Amino acid sequence: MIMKLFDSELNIMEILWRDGDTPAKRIAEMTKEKVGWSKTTTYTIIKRCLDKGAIERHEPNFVCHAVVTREQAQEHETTELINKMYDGAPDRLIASLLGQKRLSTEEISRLKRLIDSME
Amino acid sequence: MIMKLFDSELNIMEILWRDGDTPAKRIAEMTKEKVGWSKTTTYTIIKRCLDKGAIERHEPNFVCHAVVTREQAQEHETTELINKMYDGAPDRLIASLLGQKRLSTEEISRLKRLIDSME
DNA sequence: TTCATTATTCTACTGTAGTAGAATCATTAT
DNA sequence: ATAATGATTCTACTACAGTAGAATAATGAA
Repeated sequence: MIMKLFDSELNIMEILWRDGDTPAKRIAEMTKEKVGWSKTTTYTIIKRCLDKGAIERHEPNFVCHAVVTREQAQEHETTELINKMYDGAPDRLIASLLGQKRLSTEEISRLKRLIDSME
Repeated sequence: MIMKLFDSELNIMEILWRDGDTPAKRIAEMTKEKVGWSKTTTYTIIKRCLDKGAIERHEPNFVCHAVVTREQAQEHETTELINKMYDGAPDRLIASLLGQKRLSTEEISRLKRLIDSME
């Protein structure tokens, strides 16, 4: 499922990814609280997500279900970054991350464990 | 130097990063060739890069010099991705990259050695 | 010097992501 | 049934990235 999710749409998707299927009404409450959206803004963005197939609508109660997974969206955005800034080479991105001392020693330890667990 | 470079601006920056200081005229030739830009488009985008301080103009010949380095731009974009898609945790991005089998086993081995040698 | 050509700037259109008011539809209380 | 309240859709504005034509300035040829 290849599709770009805009920043506004990610506000909706984040809720679905974190909390699972959620009625539109509830989403509107949450976005009002968290990003200050008018409820009509929320419904507009939900509609756009529906139109592009990123979410599905289930009745009753206009329950929204994420079709695109968080992992798919992450992968898409990451691929975009790699193509745009790292000449399409994922290992350059990783080298850059490691080289820039962006990671705390704890993060490095976690990563070390992760890599050791791979084969 | 924190600043967002738009896609159009990256066309200019890429040339400066790759070829070093370059006259505007030459940049216009290159962007016409590579992305089909009218020369006025090139000058417009160069001006925007100048205005935001991403490049400097040197005389004679309107030579453009990159102020923002490729590494800075990479870091900025990468930070944006991490905040937007990985909850601000760089190690999650790395884990995702590793999990997606984007890397060959040799690359993983090299990475393993790199990480072991860190910290 | 004047003309022609090329370099540079000014100005403005276009498309679209972000946002939300107004209108409409559905539900509930009286 | 009707009014009132809340849910959903329709429609449209705004800001700005992307793009380039027209206007102007600089340079070189005659």
